[in-house]
Amino acid sequence: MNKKGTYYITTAITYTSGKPHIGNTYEIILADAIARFKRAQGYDVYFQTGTDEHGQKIEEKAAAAGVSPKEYVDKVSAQIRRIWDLMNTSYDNFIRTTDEYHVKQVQKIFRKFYEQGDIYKGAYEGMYCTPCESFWTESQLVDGKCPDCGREVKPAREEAYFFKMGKYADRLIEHIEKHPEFIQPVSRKNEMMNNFLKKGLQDLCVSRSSFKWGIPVDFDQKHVVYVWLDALVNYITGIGFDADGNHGELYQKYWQNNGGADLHLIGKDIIRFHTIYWPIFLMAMGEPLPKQVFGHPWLLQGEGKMSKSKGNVVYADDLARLYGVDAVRYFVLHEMPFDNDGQISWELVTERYNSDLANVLGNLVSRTVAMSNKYFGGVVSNAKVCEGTDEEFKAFVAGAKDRVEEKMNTLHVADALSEIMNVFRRANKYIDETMPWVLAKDENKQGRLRTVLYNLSCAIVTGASLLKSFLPETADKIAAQLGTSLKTLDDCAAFDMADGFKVAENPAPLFARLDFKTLEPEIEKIAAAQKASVAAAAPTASAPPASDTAKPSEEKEEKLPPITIDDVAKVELKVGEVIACERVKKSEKLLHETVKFGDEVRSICSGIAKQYAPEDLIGKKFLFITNLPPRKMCGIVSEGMILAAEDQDGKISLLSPERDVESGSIVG
RNA sequence: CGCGGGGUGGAGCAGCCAGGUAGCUCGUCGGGCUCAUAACCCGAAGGUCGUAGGUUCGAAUCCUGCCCCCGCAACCA
Repeated sequence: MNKKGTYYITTAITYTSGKPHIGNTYEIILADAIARFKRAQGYDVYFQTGTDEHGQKIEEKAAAAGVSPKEYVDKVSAQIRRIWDLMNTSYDNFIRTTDEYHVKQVQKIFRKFYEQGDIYKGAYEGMYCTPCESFWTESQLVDGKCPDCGREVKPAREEAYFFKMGKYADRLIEHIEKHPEFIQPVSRKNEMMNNFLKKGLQDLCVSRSSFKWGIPVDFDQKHVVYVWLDALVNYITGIGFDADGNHGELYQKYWQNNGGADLHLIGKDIIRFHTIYWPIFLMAMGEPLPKQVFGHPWLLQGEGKMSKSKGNVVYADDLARLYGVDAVRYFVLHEMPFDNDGQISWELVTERYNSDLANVLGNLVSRTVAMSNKYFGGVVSNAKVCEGTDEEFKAFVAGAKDRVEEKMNTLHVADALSEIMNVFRRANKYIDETMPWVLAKDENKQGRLRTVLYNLSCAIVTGASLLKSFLPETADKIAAQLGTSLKTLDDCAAFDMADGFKVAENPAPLFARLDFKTLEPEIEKIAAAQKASVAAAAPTASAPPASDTAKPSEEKEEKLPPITIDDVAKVELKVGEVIACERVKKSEKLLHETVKFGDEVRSICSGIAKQYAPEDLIGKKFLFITNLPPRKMCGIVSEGMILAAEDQDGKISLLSPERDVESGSIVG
């Protein structure tokens, strides 16, 4: 293999707040395809991924689960890694931000920034609510009081460390303008420039003292390092960067001498951190900047928001169980557009699987192998009896390598995959053009028939070789069924290969066709399991709201399991009179009602603002559940739930007593 | 007026940045073929590119207003 140089690619490190869904998994698969392809091209590739494990959210999640933060992240990190491995991703390093080396380096980097004056100790000022231990800005306050608890707040300041972003802003702007390829896709570049850089960068608060689960500032133990500073530097600590300059070999090779990472592959939601803060941190360290940051789009669930309580979260391991690992890889790589969000649903995956993998690819291999067996006892040899139609076919197959490389060079991975599939489509057409079954009947055409089958095998092996970076297992299986080996990427540009190999006698289908109807029970089981896990985790036996009927057409309405009269008795229902009501600022959906239940007055929030105006409610009586635990929404405490019926079109109707009754009356 | 993305034949997408006869895959319909996983090959139908204006010889593409959808954000108890 001719070495073309080094190539360092990273994914974002995954936040260990829970099991990653298919949208998170997409990123590692995409990175893997790029990494494998670069290796095939002859680059010396280093591919890093990992997990981001600090922060308040994790501290809270761990507390809720009743384990220590470290126990919690150990579990989730391992789970993430298992999925990455299941997806057959070829990362070279899996870093965790709780790794000892990383922790030590973050502390050293922080100290270095402080010593050289980039980080200074300042104060975070705002309105402080002592019982809640929280700072609020003026705009967050509700009637001048704490939005959480409604108590008085007082101006306060808390010391914190800040990074002087402004100091490097001009240099960064210059860099971005000189390197148009730095931020991809380009639409993102304008967003960063217009919204942040040109408006003037604020100094960034890079420490926290309101929680403990983070990397302590070693010279001021009250503070932990801000998670983004902690997380971003993983790209260099993971390969042996040392703040004192005693870098490891990998760092010298893949960062210093390589001129930074070649590609940071990240979600479009975190572009700001990677194209503003991260380069500035590197400037402050005097290290080279990454060459490119690609903010890929998201893979969205077709039917509304993914949510476990709806049972429609798609996970890679569920998909892999139903379709196989390579089919999952194929779907996410093929379906994900370059700069728009993509869709995923069980129907779409099934359709893609059948039409591309089973029909075009699997069936092609199957019919080719079958003909070799049937006509020549499985032996494939080139009799060199060519006809005019071969030339265009051969040129098309041999040209695929360049077309694929061209797409991959601009990270158009989905288009590259399509080019490969076109090789297989073209091969199917070649069979129709040459009609081997007709040749077989003519004794004088045996040489031609041998040549046709050789050409077919050659095209398939070429396609499979190109496919190796995307669907590694499938590529190997195809080679095995044909009884030969894959070609190198360079060899794919020439239409030939050693002949005289023998195909498998009775190979299993690469991708057996699937019937969506037979998958449906499995999919329903997955949905049911998700709902059950949510119900099990819920603190109270709260009934799922009726709004779960999001998809009226096909899905039957779910029947809930029967309950006893005791269950009914657990729910406290009362008639309440709305004495005041207003829209919740900064929320499209919430109304905030003040409701009178006899002598008691409560604050209740309801997500009905899209269909009801405050004046529709004031002075009227409705039914409420009144023994739910209080819950904060948009910072407002809600002490109950209004009852409403929802029809298939999503229209809701609030429930009122049919005759006027006293507020506070018990319903039951 | 919190931030962002999007509306292209039945479905999922490309084309838009650098205006010039609307493209891909699936589905549908018709035909062909039988080596193959009811697969494969050929052909056809189907779109005034969300809407109203503007710029232009010419707009899916550039500009403006409006409508609708979605994601994020402290959100529907």
